[in-house]
Amino acid sequence: MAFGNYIRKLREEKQLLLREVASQMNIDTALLSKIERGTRSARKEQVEDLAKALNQSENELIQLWMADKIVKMIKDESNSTEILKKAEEEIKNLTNKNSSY
Amino acid sequence: MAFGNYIRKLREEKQLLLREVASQMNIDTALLSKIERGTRSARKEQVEDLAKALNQSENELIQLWMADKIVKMIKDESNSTEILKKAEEEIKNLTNKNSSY
DNA sequence: TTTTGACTTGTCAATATTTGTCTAATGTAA
DNA sequence: TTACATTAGACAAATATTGACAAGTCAAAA
Repeated sequence: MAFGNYIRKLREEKQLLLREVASQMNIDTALLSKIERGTRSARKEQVEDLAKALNQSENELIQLWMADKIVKMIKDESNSTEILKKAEEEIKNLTNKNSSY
Repeated sequence: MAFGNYIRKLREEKQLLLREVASQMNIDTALLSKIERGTRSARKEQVEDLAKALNQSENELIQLWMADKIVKMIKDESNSTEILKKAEEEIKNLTNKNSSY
């Protein structure tokens, strides 16, 4: 599930208002609204703030947020899956190179 | 293989000089040097120019270039593989949603 | 050793993008 | 209507990206 939808769902489950969560994040309500709707992207610190405000695992949220950024980046490419495969290979390579330390 | 290393290898195999390829791309030699070394990122048009100059498949190069951007984005995260997996799932989701057209 | 040519690095201004807020609009329930 | 939650649009400010220039390194040739 896309990042924005996910945090909106969480917020609604907890019956919190945009205004309440936004206030905890020190941002404008309008901005949080856009983040939830996916028309604006959050910054990493904001994701961290969100994790606190929604009482979620920060790591998990960060992962979702980054995955979302990747999806937005490649979703319109003809061969998005191939791109991900190449990225995965490269990551594996890097990991091996560094595993000697 | 990282995008920069890859195009450098191609260029060297073809025995072309930075200055020659850069000229075809209408950019400064210094900029191409940085792109090859991965300290600057190319723009999409420049990748297209590169494909022409090096006589490579444009799609293939674009894919490598995007994969590279993804890698740079997540390589320092603790769970980069998990992020890619999430992105993949989301892409699959999107594909299914749109496959009704 | 000097010179030459290929490549690299650092810095800067110009440009482009992102970010956050404000205001106004929309929707909705009392 | 009123009150309140959310959304949309527009704008300035902050940040990031881009490309060029000048100066630097390095190795091989003269």
